[in-house]
Amino acid sequence: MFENLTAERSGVTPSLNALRAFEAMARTGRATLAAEELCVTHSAVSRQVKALERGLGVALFSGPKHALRLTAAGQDLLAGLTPAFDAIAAAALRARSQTDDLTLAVNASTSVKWLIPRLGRFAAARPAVRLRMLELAPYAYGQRGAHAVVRIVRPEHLGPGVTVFMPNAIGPVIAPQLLAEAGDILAAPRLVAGTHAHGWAEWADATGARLPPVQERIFAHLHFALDAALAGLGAVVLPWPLVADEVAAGRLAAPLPFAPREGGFAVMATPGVESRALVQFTAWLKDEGAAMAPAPG
Amino acid sequence: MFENLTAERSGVTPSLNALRAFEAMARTGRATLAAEELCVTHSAVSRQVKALERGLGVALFSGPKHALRLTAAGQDLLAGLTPAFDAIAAAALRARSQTDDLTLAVNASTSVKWLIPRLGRFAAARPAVRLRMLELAPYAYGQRGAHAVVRIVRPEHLGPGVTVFMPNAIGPVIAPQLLAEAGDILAAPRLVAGTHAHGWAEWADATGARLPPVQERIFAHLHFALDAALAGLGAVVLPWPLVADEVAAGRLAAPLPFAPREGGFAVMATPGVESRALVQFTAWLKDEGAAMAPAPG
DNA sequence: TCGGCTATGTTCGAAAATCTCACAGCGGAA
DNA sequence: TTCCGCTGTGAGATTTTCGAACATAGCCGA
Repeated sequence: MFENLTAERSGVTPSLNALRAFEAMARTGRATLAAEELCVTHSAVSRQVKALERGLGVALFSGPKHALRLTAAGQDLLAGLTPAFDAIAAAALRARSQTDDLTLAVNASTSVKWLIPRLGRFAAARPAVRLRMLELAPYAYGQRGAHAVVRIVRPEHLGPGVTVFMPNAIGPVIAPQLLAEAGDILAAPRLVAGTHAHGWAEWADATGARLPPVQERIFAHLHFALDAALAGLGAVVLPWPLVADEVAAGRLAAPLPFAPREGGFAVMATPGVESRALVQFTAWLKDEGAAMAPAPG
Repeated sequence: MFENLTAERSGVTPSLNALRAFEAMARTGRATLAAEELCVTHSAVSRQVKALERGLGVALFSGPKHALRLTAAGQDLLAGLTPAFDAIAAAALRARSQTDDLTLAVNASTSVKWLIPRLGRFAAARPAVRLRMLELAPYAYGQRGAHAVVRIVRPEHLGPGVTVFMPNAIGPVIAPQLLAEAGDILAAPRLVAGTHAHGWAEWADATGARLPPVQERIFAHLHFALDAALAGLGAVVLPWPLVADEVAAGRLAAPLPFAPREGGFAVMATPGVESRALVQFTAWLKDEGAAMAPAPG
């Protein structure tokens, strides 16, 4: 009928960690992605969510294991949790920001091939800022616990708090020696980055180029494909800022015009978080972006 | 200068449990109260908060140990965390509510001496509702994880979501045998409840009675003082609804008029939480309250 | 000035929550 | 059909967290 007078915590509010695991799994749609985000194994996420369902006495997911869907209760719970966890992360970040810390979530390719090589200049200009960088999941446009996200932003994600500091344009590059051998960059083997599988097609659509069938090689990331191109394995369509230095140094050739892309490289400030260091960093990014050579074509 | 590219979770967002411990300690102002609220020892709270300060690199409390004050960073963090944890608790409660669960936080005295004796009737009327009751801290007007709070509400806490189901009036009661011995209820030893230390003075102010000096005995709770009065240890000023049944049964005498108090016994719905069971319970409370005999005087 | 009182901080062993690893089960894709 | 990707589960290990007792510090009344 009714439980006795008790203040036992268990059963009143479920474990916060379990709620966070659920929130990540519900938001990403898969336990594996949630596990990656939380830096644990999928097993841990699965366990937490199961424990949460047991504690609440409500099913949160339904459907076959390979295509889970949120129940109505799960959707309602997710809607309540996401802004709350965002607020907690933002509050914690504000507290930490007292000390000129700046935490950025950066796309791995952008980071390795553009940002990190320039970070020494920022550190020299703003020695007080202690920068901390997190790897941003390729599909993610936000990262809890970071003051801002730095990535290529599509036009539909532009808005307040998003500062484009450098335009984007994509086009094919190739090692000069391989270009000489193949005669035509479009006749060389094509390297494809898994995170931008449609790079060649997009560039061809935009420029009207026709792509003869050639061998393709798949790489997980843009920067792997870039390194492969440097090594002479083939041609690859990449954002201009990531290859500009290599082209200027003669290690890559860009014989064909690049196609401008809407949006661009941008820094996306996390809502609810303010940081003097982020303002300084954004200004520095705009300076660096302005100093980039324009893309060919 | 800057840390390397890493997604390590630790250091990005502090432990949620530590944040919750801080939120409770900052809100209540004391580690001991926070520990009580979280059902842990003060030691655990202290360590969590210390760990949080270390992790954030910011002092959250300052001042002497016996009179801690929040720093500016602590105030900002608290302001961000409280609504977020409220939202999480509300969301979790909504999820649980799918199943006719109803969690109430009740003042211990009200619970023991009024609510619990009547709960059998509620259970008979609404057998589907699974009631869970938590002990509410005497000073608290809200409890995370509960659909509603049931307690005596002062007029300044009335408002939307607060339903007064029974008026309050306070006055002195005494065991009939002791009344016969002492001749005058005001001449008998006075029992005082620590949670309502000014009960006698308030009643005397309201009724114009004069209190001759007599022996006083202190009890921690209203219901302890009530039991003491039943045992013939003295007279005590108590809310009428808590003693009405004993007076009707002749186990206590109420020879002097009671003084009405503004506000009254009320159920305070937790914002953001809806529950069919709570609606039913509130209606039942109003019925029970209407059935109470009026206070003497 | 001296203990009593109250409340926080600390230490260390113990308990509990949580994670990882390994494997099973289940569908869809090749 | 077989492979592949994903989730779920059992057992063991690890990390986190807790509790109890003691140490410490400031207020207060004598």
